[in-house]
Amino acid sequence: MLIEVGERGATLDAVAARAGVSKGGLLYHYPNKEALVAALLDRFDTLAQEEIEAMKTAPEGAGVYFIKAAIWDGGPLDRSFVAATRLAEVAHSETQRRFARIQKQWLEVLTEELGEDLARAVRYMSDGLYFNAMLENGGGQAMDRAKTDAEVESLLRVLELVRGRS
Amino acid sequence: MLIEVGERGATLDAVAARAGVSKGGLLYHYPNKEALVAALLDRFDTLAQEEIEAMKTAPEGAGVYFIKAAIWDGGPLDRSFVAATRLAEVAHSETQRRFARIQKQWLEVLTEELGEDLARAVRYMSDGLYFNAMLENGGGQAMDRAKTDAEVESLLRVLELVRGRS
DNA sequence: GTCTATAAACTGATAGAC
DNA sequence: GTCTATCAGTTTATAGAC
Repeated sequence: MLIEVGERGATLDAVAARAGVSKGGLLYHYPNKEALVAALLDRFDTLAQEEIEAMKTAPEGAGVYFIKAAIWDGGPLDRSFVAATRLAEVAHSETQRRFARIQKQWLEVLTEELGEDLARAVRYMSDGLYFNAMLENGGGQAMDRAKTDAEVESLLRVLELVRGRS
Repeated sequence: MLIEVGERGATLDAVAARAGVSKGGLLYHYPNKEALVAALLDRFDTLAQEEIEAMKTAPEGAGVYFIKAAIWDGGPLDRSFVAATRLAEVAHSETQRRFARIQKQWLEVLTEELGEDLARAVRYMSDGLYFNAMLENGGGQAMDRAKTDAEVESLLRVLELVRGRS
């Protein structure tokens, strides 16, 4: 709901209807809206930690893996990421803290492989991919996959170019 | 208000109080909330067009200019950009359309100078800078300037490296 | 031109039936 | 465990006084 209609549209009424329960039923499982948000953030955190492990052991290297992973494919981490973004934007401070921590961890793994400058460049490119997915993806449906793939290939070529030089 | 408290917090009441008028007074100047949003989008559009002209004539080149401009300095364009982002995130479709158009124009100017691959990389890095400013800047105050400057220098080094190679 | 007062609709949350 | 009914607080917008 956060992805499709934004923070404002993700009311208890709307969430309950989408989940196929009544508002009272929803509030039985989550005593208040903040508890629902907390569950979302925990889920995001778990998925992000799994991603960090996957980066570390990726055969193609953390940098290439990270950029490829930043494609919007409607997967659980992508969805959690964008949903959490919607909360961070309304100045939800707990969400902002968690985001900062995860971003820092990602940067650390990238720095080990690529050095500080390139690691930062890669993380910003990845953030840029998410940023654009966020903007274009109000509807929630997957973006034009061929187009996004081409853009990622484009970024990977730049990455290879720099690695060959640094 | 959009930057500091998000779309949800930017109520007519809050905007009126900040502007130093009553709600009735605000609604005299802007007949409804949508008109207020439209004025913001027009302002963003105007500033973005000015930026495109500045990019084209920048002595250091469009790419370097663009990355430097993406630092959050609390300037009018930065503020308009982030404010508009807040609207795009709640699935405000008109905002999304305008964003897409401006992003496309920026990419075209960059492509003329840098070629498709690098232009895309630069625009994504810039988007990433905004994305992070957005997340960390809930409070609205300027970010740690020294830190951001160092990050931009980092990105510029990568850009120079690739340009030397391609 | 700006204000107060108020209407109409919506949101999060509680109470209690089944 | 899920539902309906309802409350108190907001939010956008209108009406009319000054």
